Amino acid sequence: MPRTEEVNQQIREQRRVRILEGAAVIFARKGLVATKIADIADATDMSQGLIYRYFAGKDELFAVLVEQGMASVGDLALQARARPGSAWERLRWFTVQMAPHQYQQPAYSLVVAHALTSEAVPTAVRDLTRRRLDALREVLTEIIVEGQASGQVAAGHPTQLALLYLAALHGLAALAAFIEQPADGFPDVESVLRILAPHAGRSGVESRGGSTR
Amino acid sequence: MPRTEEVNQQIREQRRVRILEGAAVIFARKGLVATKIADIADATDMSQGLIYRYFAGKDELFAVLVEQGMASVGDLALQARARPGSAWERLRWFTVQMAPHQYQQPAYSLVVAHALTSEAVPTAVRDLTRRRLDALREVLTEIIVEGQASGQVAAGHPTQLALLYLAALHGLAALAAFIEQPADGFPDVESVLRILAPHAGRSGVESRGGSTR
Amino acid sequence: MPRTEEVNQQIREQRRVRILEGAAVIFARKGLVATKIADIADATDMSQGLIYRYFAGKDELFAVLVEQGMASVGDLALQARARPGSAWERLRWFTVQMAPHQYQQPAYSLVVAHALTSEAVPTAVRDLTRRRLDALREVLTEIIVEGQASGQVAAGHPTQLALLYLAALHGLAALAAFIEQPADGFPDVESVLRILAPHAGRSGVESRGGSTR
Amino acid sequence: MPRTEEVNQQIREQRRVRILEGAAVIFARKGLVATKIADIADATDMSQGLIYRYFAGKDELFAVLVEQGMASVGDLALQARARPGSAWERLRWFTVQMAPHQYQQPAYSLVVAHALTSEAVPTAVRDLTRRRLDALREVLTEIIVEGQASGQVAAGHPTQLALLYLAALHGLAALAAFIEQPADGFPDVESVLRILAPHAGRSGVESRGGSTR
DNA sequence: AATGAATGAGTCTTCATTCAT
DNA sequence: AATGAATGAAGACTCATTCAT
Repeated sequence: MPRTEEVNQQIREQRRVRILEGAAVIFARKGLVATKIADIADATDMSQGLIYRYFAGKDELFAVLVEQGMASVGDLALQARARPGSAWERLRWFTVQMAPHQYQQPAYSLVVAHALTSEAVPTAVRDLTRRRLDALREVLTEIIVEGQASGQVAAGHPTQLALLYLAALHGLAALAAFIEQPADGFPDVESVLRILAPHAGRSGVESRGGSTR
Repeated sequence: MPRTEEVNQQIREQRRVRILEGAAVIFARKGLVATKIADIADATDMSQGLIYRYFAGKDELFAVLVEQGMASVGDLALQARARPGSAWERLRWFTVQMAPHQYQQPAYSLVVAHALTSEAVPTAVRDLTRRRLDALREVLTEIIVEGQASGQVAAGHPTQLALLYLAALHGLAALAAFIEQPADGFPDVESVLRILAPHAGRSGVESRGGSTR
Repeated sequence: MPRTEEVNQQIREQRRVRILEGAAVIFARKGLVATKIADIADATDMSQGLIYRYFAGKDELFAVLVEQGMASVGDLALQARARPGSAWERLRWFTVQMAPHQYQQPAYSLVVAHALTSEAVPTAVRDLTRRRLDALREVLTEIIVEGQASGQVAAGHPTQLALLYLAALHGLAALAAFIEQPADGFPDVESVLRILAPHAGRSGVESRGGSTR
Repeated sequence: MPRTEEVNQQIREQRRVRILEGAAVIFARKGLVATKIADIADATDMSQGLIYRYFAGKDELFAVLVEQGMASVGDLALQARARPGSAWERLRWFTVQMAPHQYQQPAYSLVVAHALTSEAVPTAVRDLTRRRLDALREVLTEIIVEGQASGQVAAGHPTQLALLYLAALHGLAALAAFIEQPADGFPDVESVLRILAPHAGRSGVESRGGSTR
């Protein structure tokens, strides 16, 4: 019965994913320490013991989630940098990818933010995540610098701009998490992008969005 | 001879403040649940027991901090609305008051944010804080609407703008908390304000901040 | 393979009973406040944590014991009232049931007494228990009144008699608890019953316990 | 000013008594462990610290109360034994002294009872009190034996009778403590004495109460 | 593999006692 | 002498993790 073996593997994988998804939501809502293994067990309809067959413990489960979340955003940034098109187009593309993610599945972003900001998170996880964030910021900064050179992006410290931009994105995920459905919808991509837009009245404004526009 | 009543009152008030300040920092770093009373006792050089002579418990201490933080920002917003000057000037004034606050004493803002977003916070505190936030947003929205009427503020859903603006401010406090000193400094007030600025190339731009109004 | 549901139920029930029995003895000896959960854990050979899987806390555990104790005595009184036979026979029957109970398992009675008399007991528990005691006294008083009508029971305020009788029963449990084995044995049923017996030399004495009625 | 010295002594003595009286009531209501020094301080309108100028600590304060209570009852029993008159007269005299004491100032009796029965009380105090109780019982037993010889007291184990009698007295104090004012009053002295009275129909009844009667 | 009973270390909180004033 | 602020040692309770079945 080689089949059984295979099926088992599938079941295992599905369960692992289910745990991760359930845990992400709860970690996002409560943070690492306030989340109980029992919460996750309840959310995933498993016994507490079973979770330990898939993850070494609460901390590891959390670490995996953070790593996943960071990796997917990092990939996105790398893709944005590698894309063809103007710097502005690539920043818009990145924002377009990120915004709905922040709105519709804020859990992962919030878990990452939690890892970055909370001292309740094991130092190892926090440090690693911060290094990943530095790399991400670096990538975005590169695109921003490029955009500044061509006048598509506001002048000023590119690192500062990258920080402000990321801070706003994070803020949106936080909003999405606690306002179920804002009466007037969430800020749209253009609003977010304006953080990077050149000051009004400056030259180069017309070229924003590339020539395709 | 016992201490005079007056001296006792002074001592008590000083202690209370010291506890609040120490607790704010730790709550900001770890959140409500992960913060141990022992942490606060250590940070304030007191015994654990003493803290309970000033606050009924960890939750109450946290609630007081949240209430204080929310009240001070709310006051600021009310003052901004009542000020003379154009809508843009008043929004700038508010931002100028807030930004250093977010950068230099991010603890209170983070505690408020924690109260707003974490399910680990007692429901009563969370609900109250959300109502306070709604009020704050309402006040800002009013100024924004006024600014839109005179073309000083970007068009679009004013509530959305207010949200985005607040999200960015929150994001900055979060940044300040975990980046001790960014190599290139924090985003400045103008960068933050740009979130509210009209789209480049639009009319009315020139009058921004001006006295034309 | 997990245990079957049935086996789990059995285990849970056994544990519950063991906790109740162990706790009764210690509560009886020390009272609610002085009893430590650790004491109960030691007495029942369990970890402290396990007790909380069966009872919400020390107070609830105590309340359950009090309720059980009160219910069993109350049942006995109801049975005594409903029995056939003269009032005196029924009072003797009740006493015969109670005396060994007080001597051999004084714990439950003492816990009830503690609930009735100690302000260290949560008000809710105390009030409920007092209402139950009032009901019990009422039932006994009815039998006493009936006995007085037929001259089998001493004249006088029936409620007072009921109180004195119950007070003596309680006193016996207290004695039994702290005198392991009195050199000359415990007072017997007849001695206790004498509290209710008519004054010597009065008429009707001869018919006591008899079938003349 | 030798006068001052004297006045100070008076004040000290008054305060000591006030503490003892206040503490007796609270110990009676809550028991040793559940009574807080703060309770006693409140009840006596003193600061907590001051109580430690008069007593070494809670346990000592309790021990003094128990010793006082036991001594006064013991004295009474000794006086009863030494009195002229028949055994029955002396038992009545003792009961007459005790009953109002139990009803109107049940605190001391309850504190003694607590010391006798609760394991929460330091062993030294409990053991000493039990020895005192043994002595008391011995004295009463002597009178009972004498009464039995003359037919004034019920036959049977004199020690048992003494126990039952004391148990009832204790029960009355317990009642008095938690029933503020029973609708029909407390059992009177005669009812209590009946515990010791000969069985109805027996000879010697007529002589009860002595010839003076 | 799966369950959930069981453990015990960790935290909050209380309160007897001490101590500075 | 008197106060009440301060300490710190318990003790109730929670929950991550283990383990018997």
